[in-house]
Amino acid sequence: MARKKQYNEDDVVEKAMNLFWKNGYEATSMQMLEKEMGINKFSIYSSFGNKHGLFLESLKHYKTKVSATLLKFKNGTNGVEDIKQFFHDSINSNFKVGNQKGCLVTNTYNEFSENEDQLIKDEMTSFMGNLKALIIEKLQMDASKDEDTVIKQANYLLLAKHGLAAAARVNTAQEIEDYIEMTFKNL
Amino acid sequence: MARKKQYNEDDVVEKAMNLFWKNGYEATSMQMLEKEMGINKFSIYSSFGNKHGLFLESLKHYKTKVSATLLKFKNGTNGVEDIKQFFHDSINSNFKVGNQKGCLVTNTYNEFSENEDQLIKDEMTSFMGNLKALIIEKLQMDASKDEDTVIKQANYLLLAKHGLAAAARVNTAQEIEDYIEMTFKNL
DNA sequence: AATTTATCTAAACGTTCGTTTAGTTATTTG
DNA sequence: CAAATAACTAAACGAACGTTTAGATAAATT
Repeated sequence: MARKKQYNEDDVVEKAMNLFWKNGYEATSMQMLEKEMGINKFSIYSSFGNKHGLFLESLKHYKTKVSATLLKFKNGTNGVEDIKQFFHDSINSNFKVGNQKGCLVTNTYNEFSENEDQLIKDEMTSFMGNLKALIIEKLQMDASKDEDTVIKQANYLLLAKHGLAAAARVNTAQEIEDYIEMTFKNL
Repeated sequence: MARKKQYNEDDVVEKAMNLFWKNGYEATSMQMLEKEMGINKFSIYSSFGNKHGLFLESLKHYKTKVSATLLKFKNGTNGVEDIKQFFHDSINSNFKVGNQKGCLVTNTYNEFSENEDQLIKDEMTSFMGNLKALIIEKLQMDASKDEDTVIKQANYLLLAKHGLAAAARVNTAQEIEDYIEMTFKNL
């Protein structure tokens, strides 16, 4: 046969993901990706088809990366406290990664909200929908909450997570902690 | 002499502003601006220098557009209620404009946060700083709040406004109203 | 060791971007 | 009415984008 790939696809996807995460889709050029991933354009195209394909693969990689946090959230039995903990975990895991900014899914959701790329929008909507369902599930653990309150609080928390993601791009860790604390004060 | 301009600069800046508002800076091309403003590229460049200059003029135009709302907020004497009202006013004036999305300043702040364009970043930071100062001023009207609480609540509200701006891009008016209501519940 | 073939490098592709320039049109002034 | 000149149209600019292709390289098989 012939020579083998000199790179591991999972490794270079991780690097691509970090770059997309930091800059967004449009602002990340193939040239930047080449440099960050440490492989040639040809290799990128032969492995992932095109820039769009690489981005989808990066999103998939991101989801497996946050799956542990999501699973912990799913398995929680403490209602609102689980949601709050989930917010903390999301922020912490993002800060741990390095210089990343906010939540890749939320960032992508914002960047593509005016875009005609239905494939990506659908994936983001589905991700957000799952999150909302989980939040509702946790809120419903408090039997004293009527259905209307649950829905309103779920929307509130989803939007708060939006704010949180935006905040993670410019605010300090302490400000973000304070923000989460305030957000859950009245639930 | 010679012929006069067949367009009013303020009129075309307003149209440019709306397009920037809807799509952001990068995603708005000169070709789109030509079409939306109804004048030729040459005219745009002779009036505003370049795309960057046109954007700065659009931001200036936006600020005069929201100055009434801001002044009303500034002159309020009802503390937290003024802030809440300001949030409502901001959203309503944005919805009134048409298909615009969120707050142009916040959108710009987000789009340029990773950018090296210090001029625009400084202008956004200054705008945000003024807003924060006003919020602090209103919060301090409640004498029972200590300094630490005021700062924390101000940060919380600024981030909430971030979330609000992001929300305005994808949520319904009712959801946004509910979000504001929830946001102020615990202040 | 020779042959095969997938992976590599690097240059070029067509498009679109923001910007500029040459040439035409129209209005104001003498 | 004619000359002057600013505003117009439209074409072209170089640079950067995502993508493709041609040719060199190197490892696995015979």
